[in-house]
Amino acid sequence: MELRQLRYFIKAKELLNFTEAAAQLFISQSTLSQQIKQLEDELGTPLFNRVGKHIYLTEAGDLFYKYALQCVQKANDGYQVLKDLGNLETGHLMIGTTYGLRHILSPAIQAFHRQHPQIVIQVIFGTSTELTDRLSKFELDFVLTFEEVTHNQSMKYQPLFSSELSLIACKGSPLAEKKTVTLQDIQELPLALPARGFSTRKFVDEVFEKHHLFPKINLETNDIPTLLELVGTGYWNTILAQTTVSNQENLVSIPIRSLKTLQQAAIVSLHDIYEKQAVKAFFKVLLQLDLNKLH
Amino acid sequence: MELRQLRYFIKAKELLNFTEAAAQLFISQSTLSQQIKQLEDELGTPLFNRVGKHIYLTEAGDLFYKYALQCVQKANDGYQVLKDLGNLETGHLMIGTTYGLRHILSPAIQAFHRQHPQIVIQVIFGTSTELTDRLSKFELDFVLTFEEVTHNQSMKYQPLFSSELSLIACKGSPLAEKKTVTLQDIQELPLALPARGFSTRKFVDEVFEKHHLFPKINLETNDIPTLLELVGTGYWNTILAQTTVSNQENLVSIPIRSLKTLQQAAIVSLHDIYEKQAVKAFFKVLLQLDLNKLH
DNA sequence: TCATATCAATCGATAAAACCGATTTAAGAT
DNA sequence: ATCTTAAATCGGTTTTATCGATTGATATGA
Repeated sequence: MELRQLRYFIKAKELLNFTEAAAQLFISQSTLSQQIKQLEDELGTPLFNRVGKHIYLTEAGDLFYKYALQCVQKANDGYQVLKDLGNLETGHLMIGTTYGLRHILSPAIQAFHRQHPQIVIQVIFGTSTELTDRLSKFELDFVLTFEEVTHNQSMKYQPLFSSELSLIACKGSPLAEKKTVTLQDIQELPLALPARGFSTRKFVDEVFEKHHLFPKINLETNDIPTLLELVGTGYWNTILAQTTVSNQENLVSIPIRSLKTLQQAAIVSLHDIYEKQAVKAFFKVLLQLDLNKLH
Repeated sequence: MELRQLRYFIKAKELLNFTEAAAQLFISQSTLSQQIKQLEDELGTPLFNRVGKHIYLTEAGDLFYKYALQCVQKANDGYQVLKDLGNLETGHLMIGTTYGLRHILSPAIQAFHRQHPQIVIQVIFGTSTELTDRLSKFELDFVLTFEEVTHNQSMKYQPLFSSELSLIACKGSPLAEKKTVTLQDIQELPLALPARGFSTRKFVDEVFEKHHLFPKINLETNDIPTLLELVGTGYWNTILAQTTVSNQENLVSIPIRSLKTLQQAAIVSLHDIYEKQAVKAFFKVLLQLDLNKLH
């Protein structure tokens, strides 16, 4: 068993397609096939079932994946520790964020970049579900999101600010003057909501469910700027954390009178893995900014 | 970076001698030297300092060791999971135990062997310090010992029985008739105690320390049977958990009147690693036996 | 139903690299 | 100063990871 083989296996498992996996690994399909076979021989059990042109994981493969991933990750951690040790600061940050938190991420990136100009930063926007998935595949360093109701044991949550869910309306609309709205009011409005997978959406669904209300959801999208543009037309309304639209000139947020609509924003990262210097430094910047209540 | 290189590094780190490490790895010294060098090149930093004929770890090497070890362990765990899956039961158990717990281990081994005759069992006697050290190097599956005062985060403690520290004397000796003794009484006696590293010894030292007493420790050894033999001569006395001598014909244990001399026996194992079927089964047998109060 | 496209396995050849034995180098030990 | 010991280096050998081409199997669709 070698790390090379584990890396091959992981990619093959994730794509369930040897040809494509081989391409992404920059090796030939033949090589991948042979190496997987060799690994299977050593383990004494097939990791994939081959039915016709398709492959899928065996139970063994499913069990083994977890360990393969962790094994490779430990090796990466070890590598990272030594890179950090030299204080090279030639790092790379992969940040996942939901749209609702860009207003705090953006200044954090600016401040961080001023301190560590050599570090390359990649920002991935997505739903909390997507992002936490990628986090647990070690594809992201950390994720900014409104906290999931379901806390995961293997994840670390550092709270940032909390924000009320609000109804978002266009400034010209008749609603714009109201101080607050009720869930019943909202039920009557044409809504454009973030797609399933967004933590905010999950939250909204649960709130309505609990009050036995059935809102008119005309439209859903996974692109929040689009959503805001739609609301800007004056026809639709949406529901988002108040902070999401804090710097949108043409929109207003109207508090919702309801039991609990307070959402907690947090930094989500993994326990039990090495936290590189760059990540630590970024957290510091983020928490600092948060204290200064930039939102 | 490959698992092979990490395995080589681990062995070299543990022996701090390339020639010997190479021998134990069944490769030539030349190969080991080259592979370590290659690893160092990839990591961009030396793992060993070479001063003359000796090598010692660099700071980088020291940091890296932890990850290398965990990486290899994850691979082993993955391997083990699949072996267990086939329910082959052709396993191997490495058990560490202190002498004081052999009376419960021994029947457990017998019972376990009856159920799983194919499984090879190795038992290592040692001090709690030695054993927990080896446990964290993944050299043992679990350890039986009287619980350390210092609980380690990465370890799991499953309590077994508890036992009073007692003064152990020879049956013929004048003390043998006494119902209890005080710490002051003991202070006057010639003592032969388990060496430092034994949890019992640590415990004893602390008890005397707390009462500002200075016992006459004439002799210490890391071999408990020897200790018992010495006590059997009638000259020396020792202090051990009462259960340690429960099946010694010629010795008696006399309770000590003191605040807290209750020691907790426990199974110590590691968190966060795969617990193989054989280990689970052995735990079951042990805890079952313990319930039946065999001690 | 038959041709076609697609994907994994297999084969033979090649390049890479892991490995070994012998030698060199450097440092303790005598 | 000489001997011993341990790591590094060198040249050659073996192993194996890899590739391209081909085969075999099976979905797709004409």
